[in-house]
Amino acid sequence: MSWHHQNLPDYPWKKTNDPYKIWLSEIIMQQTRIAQGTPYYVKFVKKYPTVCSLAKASEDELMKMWEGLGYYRRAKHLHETAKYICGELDGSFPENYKGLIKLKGIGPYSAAAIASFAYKEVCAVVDGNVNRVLCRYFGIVNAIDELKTKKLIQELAQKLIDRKQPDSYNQAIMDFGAKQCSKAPKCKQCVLSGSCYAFKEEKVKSLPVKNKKLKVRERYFHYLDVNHSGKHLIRKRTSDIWEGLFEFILIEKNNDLKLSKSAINKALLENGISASFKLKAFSKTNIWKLTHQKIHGNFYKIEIKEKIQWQNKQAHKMVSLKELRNFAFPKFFDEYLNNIE
DNA sequence: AACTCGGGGTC
DNA sequence: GACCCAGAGTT
Repeated sequence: MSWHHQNLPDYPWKKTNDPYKIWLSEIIMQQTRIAQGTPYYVKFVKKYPTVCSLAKASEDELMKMWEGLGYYRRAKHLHETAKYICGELDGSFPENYKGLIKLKGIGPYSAAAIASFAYKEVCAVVDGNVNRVLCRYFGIVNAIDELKTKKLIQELAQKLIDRKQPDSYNQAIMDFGAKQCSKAPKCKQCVLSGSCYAFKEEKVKSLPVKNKKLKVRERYFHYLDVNHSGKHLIRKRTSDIWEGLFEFILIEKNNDLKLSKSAINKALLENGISASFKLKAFSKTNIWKLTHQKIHGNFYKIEIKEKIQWQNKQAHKMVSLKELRNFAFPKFFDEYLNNIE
């Protein structure tokens, strides 16, 4: 904490005791670097200064605000919780860990963070930073993604927390992990190196330990950019990755082979469109990498001249190029959308 | 316990 | 390319 006192960060959400803003910042920052999330926090607080203003936002508007930040389910849960707090709790957040953790999108870390920062409850946070610091300093060599180890670390953190200043302690250890005991730690100038297990045993680089290695799924997306009288056909994703975002008609296959005319026709029919079309352009495959998936993207520009006979239009919208950017799209679409003529 | 959910920075 | 980031929900 004395180290921290000399290295005080200047995050915008530290200037408030408003549980709403603290909550908002914690959700935005989950699995997100401070530098990436901060502009979103600033934007959100400005647009939605209270939990009820957030609750009243439309889902599409909220997703547009969240666009590009990733893990879009966070936005969905954020909205659900805002509506619950505004509608059922009269706009007030639960004032302790037990109450907070029951809310959608708030897990052990976020509940401890909000409880300590907003209400000074003695709840130790354990995030990626804390894991790193404690595993190195105390020589925890067990894998941190195992339940047993998680419990051990949580209990250890709870023993270490300063009971009079839980908020300052939590902030200090996270910032210590981020700036001092980082992936490339600055052990030569560290106030704790004298008693640090990893430093003494030269295991700084190998701690903490993780078991799981994720496998990357390869997927092949074929998108139909259907044009009719200057408008583009879009629809909202309702499951899978990018849930809640918009896209074109999607045909997923197990290869990059160009779709046949009959395959395109079939896809149009499945989307409720009965009309003749022309394939105006076809883009070469581009790759988009997610943590757990590798997306091969193919775009087909489809021109329909005649009036579209809709069998079923409930999920689809026809929007002009200018309107297109009012909807939230996966980052993956940026290159294509920016190059539409 | 295993799996799923993004986008981007760092090494 | 591998790993990780102010993790959480679902199966």
